[in-house]
Amino acid sequence: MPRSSADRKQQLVAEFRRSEILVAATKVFASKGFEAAKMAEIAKAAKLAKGTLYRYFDSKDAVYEATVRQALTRLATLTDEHVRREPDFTRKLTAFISIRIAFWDEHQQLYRIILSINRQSQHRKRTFAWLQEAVLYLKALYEEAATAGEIPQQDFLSAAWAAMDAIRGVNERRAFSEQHQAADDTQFLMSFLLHGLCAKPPATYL
Amino acid sequence: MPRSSADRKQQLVAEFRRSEILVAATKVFASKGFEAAKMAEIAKAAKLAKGTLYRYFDSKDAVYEATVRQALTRLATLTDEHVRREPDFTRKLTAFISIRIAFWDEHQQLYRIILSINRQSQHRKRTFAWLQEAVLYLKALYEEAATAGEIPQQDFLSAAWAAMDAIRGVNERRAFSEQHQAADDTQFLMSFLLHGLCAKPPATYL
Amino acid sequence: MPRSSADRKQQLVAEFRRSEILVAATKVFASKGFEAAKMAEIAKAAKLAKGTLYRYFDSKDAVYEATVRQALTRLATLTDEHVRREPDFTRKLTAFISIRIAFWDEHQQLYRIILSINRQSQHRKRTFAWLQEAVLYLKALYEEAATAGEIPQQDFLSAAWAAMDAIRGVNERRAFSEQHQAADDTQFLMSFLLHGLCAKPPATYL
Amino acid sequence: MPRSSADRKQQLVAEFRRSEILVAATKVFASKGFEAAKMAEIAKAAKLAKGTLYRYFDSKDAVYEATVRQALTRLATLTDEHVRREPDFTRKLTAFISIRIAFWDEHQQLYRIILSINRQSQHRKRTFAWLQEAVLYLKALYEEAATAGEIPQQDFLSAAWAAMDAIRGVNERRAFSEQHQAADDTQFLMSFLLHGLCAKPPATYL
DNA sequence: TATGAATGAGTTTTCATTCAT
DNA sequence: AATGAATGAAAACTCATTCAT
Repeated sequence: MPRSSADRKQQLVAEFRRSEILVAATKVFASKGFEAAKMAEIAKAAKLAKGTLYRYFDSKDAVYEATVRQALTRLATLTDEHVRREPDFTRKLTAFISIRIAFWDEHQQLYRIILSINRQSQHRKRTFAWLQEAVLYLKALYEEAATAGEIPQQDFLSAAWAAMDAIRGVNERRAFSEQHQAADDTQFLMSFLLHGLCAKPPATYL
Repeated sequence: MPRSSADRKQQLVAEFRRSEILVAATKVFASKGFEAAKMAEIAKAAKLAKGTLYRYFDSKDAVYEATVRQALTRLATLTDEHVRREPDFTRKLTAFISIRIAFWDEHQQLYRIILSINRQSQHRKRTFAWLQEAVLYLKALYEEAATAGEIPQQDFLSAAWAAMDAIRGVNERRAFSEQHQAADDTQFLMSFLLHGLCAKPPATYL
Repeated sequence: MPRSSADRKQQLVAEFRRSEILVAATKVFASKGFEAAKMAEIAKAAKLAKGTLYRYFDSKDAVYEATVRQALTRLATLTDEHVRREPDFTRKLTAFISIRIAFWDEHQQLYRIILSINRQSQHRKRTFAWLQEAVLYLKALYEEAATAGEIPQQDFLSAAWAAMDAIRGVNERRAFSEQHQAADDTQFLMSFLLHGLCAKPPATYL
Repeated sequence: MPRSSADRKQQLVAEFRRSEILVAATKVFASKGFEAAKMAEIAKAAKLAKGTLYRYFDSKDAVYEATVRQALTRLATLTDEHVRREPDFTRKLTAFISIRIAFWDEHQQLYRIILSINRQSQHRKRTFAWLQEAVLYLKALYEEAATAGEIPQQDFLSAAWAAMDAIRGVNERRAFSEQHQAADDTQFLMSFLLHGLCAKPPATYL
């Protein structure tokens, strides 16, 4: 059926345009932030006219949302693929950390976008929700480990948030300065998340 | 000399005006964020005319910068006062954490401002520098503790950043949702920073 | 000649498309007005693509003009059919009025379009010309009646305009509120146009 | 009190600016219609910057509303002043008609504005309400005359609308062509409204 | 001939900043 | 020094029209 075939082709082209726009938007949002990013600039980066953007997205906000969601979806998929492969908790946690550091190393721009937690309350809630997905994933990892007796029972939600905070911090500093190396950072975080400052070994472990 | 005396008086009045503006700006920036905060509103809150603001600050950005700096200075001072009093590392760290969590409860507005400082790429470097002050303070605390044999030698800079990240995360969640309690959060963070997940006590401590 | 035959067929198809577009345009212009009516919507209503519209009309304005002309032509034809049937002036005038009031009830959309023709200064002259056709028709009616001795000689052009104004007013109010009834309105206008405020038939007519 | 005096001066200046803007807006709305009138053009006509307009009016719509209301208020006042002076119904009606024709003769631009009944339904209702004020005034005139026995009882509301319609028509034609003279028009309308097509004064008036 | 994706000029409105008083 | 009226650049979004397929 030529009709259906033409339709599918159209759809693919549209899909492609959308993703092209997202690529352009990622660059612009990343280097300017949401407010300072102008639709005109995104259009120019995508080599399209301003109006064309609005054929594919309803508003600037919709472009932003799609951009971030795309980044997070990719990261979540990648994380799961790697974590799933590892046999025990320590290795899984290492994978979780290192993939999230390596990812942002290669996609710094995407990361910069997600960092902008702080614009408007509407965006804050959205960002919080987005981060929460990763936190819950990590929490599940912890619980699994606890069940397996690898770590003691504790407040895993708080622990997961703290881990995410620390990873976020590392990534921020990697994004905005040029100091650390991925390997070192992963190793440090692993050790830190597992044992903290080791002030004194807690009684239960003696 | 009457001249010099008048000048000093002028200066004091100017200083006073500046701080009054900052009080007003704090309220407005905290509740609206940078972009949504209007100079007109800050002026109104300071009971001044819009134009008068520009006699004391060069631009909206300058007002913002001064507002954040003031908030950070107060927090730093307060932190130091409390930490200094404590006798040993564990207590000092607890003080550091709890003061930074409690500060939020009492100075929500200031805290919201501090949280919002990574808004735009132009501000990010500034933000990094500001946060670094606190990190270095904490690192010094760690080194002191190591010297005193309270904790083992390690990468204290990274550890300090990780601690700051975790504290920031807790405060963010406190600021933008209404979930945790200060006491619990402090206790959790203390334990987490000191011992992590306690996967297995590291060999060196056995 | 097959050529000529094909050409004629082409022309008929084109004619048909034009009238289909006009049907759609009438609906859209009537319910939205000129500015708010979008070419895309007209196209959709005509089950055509936007671009196709431009094969049959040069511009949005051309579509509008054709739409109005069509409406007026239909009304003029209808009026003439009914007026022609009546034997004397009073009945002819009644027919003129009632058909123009009834027309609204049956062709609300067309009528709304006719009402909306003074939209912009660019259109005003056109509007004036369009209305004038009906006025001249009515004036002819008056002159005929005068020749037949049914009404006294007077400024029939002004009188025809005044009648048209009153009819237009009634229809406007019918179109944009829901107050009057066709029968009442026709009767009132007849009486008013014939005798003015002295509602009783003047002595000379008794 | 210098304060109060300065304030009043400010207020007068503001009042003056508003009216200057209205003068400019009247010109632009009149020659272009609502949609085609651009805020930029109104600003230019008022010799102000675009933004300044928004100090005095909230929106384009607000400017439009104020412009029309001003025109109608002036006309209503003027009408009442003249009508009030006249001793009997015929003279009052003549005054009503002639003032409304003369007014638009001198303020054609204002008139053109009010004619644009037909833009959007929101404007239509407003326009209807505006016109209704004059209609009710005229209706009261009729009722007074009926009470005084000058004209017979009848549907005065419809009659008032019809009169307004006819006056509007005359004014429209005066505004958009150059045919009639005020004196003639007034006289014709008087006669037409009183006696309709039976140009001779009806018996009851002999 | 028909399509509908692409275009970009054009519009209202906001607000940091300036400057005459 | 203080004021606040005036400014105008800037930005998101719309839609009539064009044109490659």
